[in-house]
Amino acid sequence: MSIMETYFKEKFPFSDDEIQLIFSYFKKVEIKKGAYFLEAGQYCKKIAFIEEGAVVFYQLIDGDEKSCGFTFENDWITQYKSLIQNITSELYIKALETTTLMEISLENMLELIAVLPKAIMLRTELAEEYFISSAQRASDLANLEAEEHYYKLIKDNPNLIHRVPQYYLASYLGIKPQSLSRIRAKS
Amino acid sequence: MSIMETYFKEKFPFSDDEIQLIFSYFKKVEIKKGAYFLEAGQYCKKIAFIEEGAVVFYQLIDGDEKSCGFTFENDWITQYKSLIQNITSELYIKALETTTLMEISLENMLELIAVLPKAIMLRTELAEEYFISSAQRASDLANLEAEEHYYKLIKDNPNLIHRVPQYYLASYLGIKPQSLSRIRAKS
DNA sequence: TTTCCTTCTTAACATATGTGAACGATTTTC
DNA sequence: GAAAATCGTTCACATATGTTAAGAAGGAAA
Repeated sequence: MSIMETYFKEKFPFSDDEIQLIFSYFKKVEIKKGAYFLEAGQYCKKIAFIEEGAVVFYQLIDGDEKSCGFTFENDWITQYKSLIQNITSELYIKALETTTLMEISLENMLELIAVLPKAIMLRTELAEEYFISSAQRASDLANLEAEEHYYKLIKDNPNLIHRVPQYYLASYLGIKPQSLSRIRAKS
Repeated sequence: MSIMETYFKEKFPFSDDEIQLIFSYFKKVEIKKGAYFLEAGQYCKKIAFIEEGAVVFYQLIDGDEKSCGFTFENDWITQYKSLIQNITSELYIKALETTTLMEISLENMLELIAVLPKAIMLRTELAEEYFISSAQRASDLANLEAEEHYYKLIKDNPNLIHRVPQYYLASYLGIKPQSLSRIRAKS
């Protein structure tokens, strides 16, 4: 059983036949470390499930890469704002490791939902997950000091320590890499 | 024509009959300045459109009211996370002014969608609006200095200057009221 | 291995924000 | 209207983060 299949059976109440139908709309894609799932300026017209690997979301501001999120295996990626508003993305989505994806185009997703209305769950799941995590990040950025924020972050997602460069972590926390180094040096 | 009616006709492709049907599921509610639309610990089971007035979303942290958003007339309010996950809210939603709402219970919303499937647009609209605004807030908190953030905020929504107490604005910006005073004193 | 390049760390100093307290100004309550 | 409470401002000092620069550590490529 594939990784995505296991995920689906745990998460959603689809029958085996429905899962097979759903899977027929996806295709497997591999992106090498450092390659892009999406680049700024492009229209995002796809959604993908990470079977293996990790990606970073970032924005290019004054020449610096400012991260706004990370996603690892067993989770979804897309640039939701670009996808739903049909506008160009301001974000890059880049592979931090060689990453295996199950990808579906927006077009195919809509077709799938037309054939199997229950599949709208996937889209809803995605929207809600994105909303809740970004609301949490905003709250943490406003209410926690960088140090608390850092320890909360790596406690909630230990992957971040070893699988994400520190300069991305720093920008995600809203601080400079030197400041993150200083925080880490304390302990 | 009511305020909500004008909003609907501009925003959504519903017919007059559909709008009448939709409106029959809403009821008009007034909350006085300082009263709550929702309090922390409660389950949020409703969605409302503000016809007139203003509300603040805030969290109580160490005795301080930390704002995470403001909504004015012609916009929607709900505690989306509590609503969709059926958990108690961590947020208070309080009227900053005497506020007139058009309210619909979640139950009625689901019934409405069952009767008029197109009405799912309302829910999607809400989710997307919340997601995009909270992603933008997180980005601004991480990437802007307090001063830039403040001027961007009041430029994007001039209502905030005169209709929101400064201590809420300050906590929304992730700073203390004294720091906001200092920033304002510069100009 | 050696070299090169990127990332991480450290340091000194500059700047921004936090803290605690006091004072007026405004609003609310009686 | 008077008293009380709330809110906004200012100040001096403490702390956190930014800036600039240099060097160490680590990984990638020859």
